[in-house]
Amino acid sequence: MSTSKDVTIYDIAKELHISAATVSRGLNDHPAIKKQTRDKIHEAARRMGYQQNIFASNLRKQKTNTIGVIIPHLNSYFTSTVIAGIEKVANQQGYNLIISQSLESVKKEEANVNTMFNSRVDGLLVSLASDTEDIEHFRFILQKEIPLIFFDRTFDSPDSTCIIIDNHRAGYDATHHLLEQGCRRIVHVAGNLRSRVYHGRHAGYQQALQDFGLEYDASLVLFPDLRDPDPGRTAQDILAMSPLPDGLFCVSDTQAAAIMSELRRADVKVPQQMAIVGFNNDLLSRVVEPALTTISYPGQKMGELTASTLIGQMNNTGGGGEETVVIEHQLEIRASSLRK
Amino acid sequence: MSTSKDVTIYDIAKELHISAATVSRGLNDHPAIKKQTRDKIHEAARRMGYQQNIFASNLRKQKTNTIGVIIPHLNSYFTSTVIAGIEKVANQQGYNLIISQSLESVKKEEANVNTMFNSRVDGLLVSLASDTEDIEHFRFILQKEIPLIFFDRTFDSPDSTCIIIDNHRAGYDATHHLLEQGCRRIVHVAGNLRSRVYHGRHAGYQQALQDFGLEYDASLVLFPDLRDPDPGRTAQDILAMSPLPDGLFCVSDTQAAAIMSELRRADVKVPQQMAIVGFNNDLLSRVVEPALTTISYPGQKMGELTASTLIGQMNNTGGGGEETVVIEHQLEIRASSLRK
DNA sequence: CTTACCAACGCAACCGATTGCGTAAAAACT
DNA sequence: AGTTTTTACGCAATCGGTTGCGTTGGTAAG
Repeated sequence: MSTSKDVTIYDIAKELHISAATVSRGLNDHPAIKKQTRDKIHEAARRMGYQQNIFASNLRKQKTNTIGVIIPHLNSYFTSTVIAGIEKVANQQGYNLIISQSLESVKKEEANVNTMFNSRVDGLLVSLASDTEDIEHFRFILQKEIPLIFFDRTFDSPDSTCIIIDNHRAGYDATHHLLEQGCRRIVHVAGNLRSRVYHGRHAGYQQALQDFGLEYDASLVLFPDLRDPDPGRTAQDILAMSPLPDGLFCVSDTQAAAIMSELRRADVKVPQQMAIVGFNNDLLSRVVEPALTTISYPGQKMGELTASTLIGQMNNTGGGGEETVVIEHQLEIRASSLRK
Repeated sequence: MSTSKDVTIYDIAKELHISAATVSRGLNDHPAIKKQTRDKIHEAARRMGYQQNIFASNLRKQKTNTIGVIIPHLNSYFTSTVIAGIEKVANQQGYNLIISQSLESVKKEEANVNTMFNSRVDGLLVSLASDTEDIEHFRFILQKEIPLIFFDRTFDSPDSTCIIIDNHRAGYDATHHLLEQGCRRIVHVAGNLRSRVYHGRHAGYQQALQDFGLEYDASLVLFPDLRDPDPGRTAQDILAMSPLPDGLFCVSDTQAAAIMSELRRADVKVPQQMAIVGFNNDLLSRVVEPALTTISYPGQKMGELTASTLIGQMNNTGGGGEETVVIEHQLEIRASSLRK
């Protein structure tokens, strides 16, 4: 039970024998208020423990100063660095954040979008769930012209900016590296191809094979359920292939690590018998044995860029730039793929 | 820019030739409104695309329906499951969430608390940064009697509920297990002892040694900076000990895994020469080689319990129960400590 | 046929900050 | 001195719901 009533601008006004309007302007450093008066107001506010009522302000200004963030999962190193980046920029610019996870489910994602919409966020940052195949559930957001930016897990849409890496090239780089290391039968553990991200990586994989003069073999491409992956099962599928593949390109480090662990348990030598490349440069990629070759890209930077782009769009009231921004990635070569 | 004006209860009132008050009551299913009228109101609201203005409502009701969550880091499996639990309960009860990370810094934590305070959260859930040594920065929250619950990383305070595991017993269990496996020189990679969590684990470690008739050796206890841990350095410190220790109890899986990786690089056999136990049952604990023995405790459940306890306190306006709730943990024995 | 009472709804005052417009006083200019 | 401009601030409406209290019409009780 809040005991003491909150201090309002009216209390300050009464205290200083001026009007509430002046207090409001003073607190916002409006130029029409004399510096001397402004200082008195600020001093009184501090002294009396004034605290702005955001709701009154939001109600009047019709703005919430809030940015919504929807992501598939919080439990990856990459995600948390992205969010750290977003938080940094948002805080600097005085925006609040509402974060929620879709847990890789479109259904939950839709619920989250609605919650955000009802909370009247001023802008929305989204990394899509893996089974999202359209963005119909964003229509209210788009209708109301609320700035919307997709990052990492994006969707091809004419109406919104995307911040991504070049997944096609990343997939190409990973596969090319494996080919260079002598691999000729390379398994690809993929994600939902409807998603731009996984589609790109898969296409890069294909392209690299083709450029190397190898035939694309669909039976070497696996699609585990990303919502509830079962690496044991995936590893079994790989072990059942005959002849045994000699390379593995996996769209996530966590899966790659788990599969690698299973393969080693089945006495497959990594990297000699099977060279492995993951994706994301997760913390665990450096800790597993052998250390995992991976594609790294700067999460913090992506977060900062995403947030600042959004804030830019929110200020430039003139509709969004619909461009796509590509962030550089890097192939991080480590022991899991190095055959010398 | 939002083109179409939002629909308000006044619009609905005009449409139905009734008063706004009736519309408001109708939408909230107030019993004083005839069912027939209520239905008409709901129907019209749906038809016209009405969307409640939370700010007007909050302003008038002096409630925000928002719960703040402050945690050290988002990037652990444990944290993300806790948050999933919190989200589940909060959504069920119609509360929104504001999440922010302190990045293990009291300073940032303080800033977060202030932001939450200014956002007028109805309640606050906090897991403290590792270098937090008092809760002075929560005084405004406590003064205003905003329900505050600490979970996992708690602080001994008479004014607030804590949801924790029995860290003393967990530390005891881990150490006891190592002793049973034949370890006699057990290193403890600890955290800030001012923090209740790490203090408890350390005390449990001590107690187990004592019960086993072993002397406590302070030189075997290391305190890496949790804000920016350098497992390589820690591993070097361990390797420099003479004679080489034969057991390691580490307060986090991520650190344990990294240290284990370094030790193995230095040709230390795990678990034969060094048995290792971590903490948290992180995803990576199952993936590293050898799989890491660890202390597991149910994050989702902790999240749900934390949230529902908070909501309970927010409803029971009669001040908080200051009890402490203990959740069961479990020693998860895996290869990294099993010597047979 | 009154009086009492209840069900169903309207009136209007909030909640606290913002802002267009108006105005008194001071300053600048002719 | 008279007029225009500028400075510095006040008035009052407004944002959209909520809610205490009053009102109305109708029915039951006396």
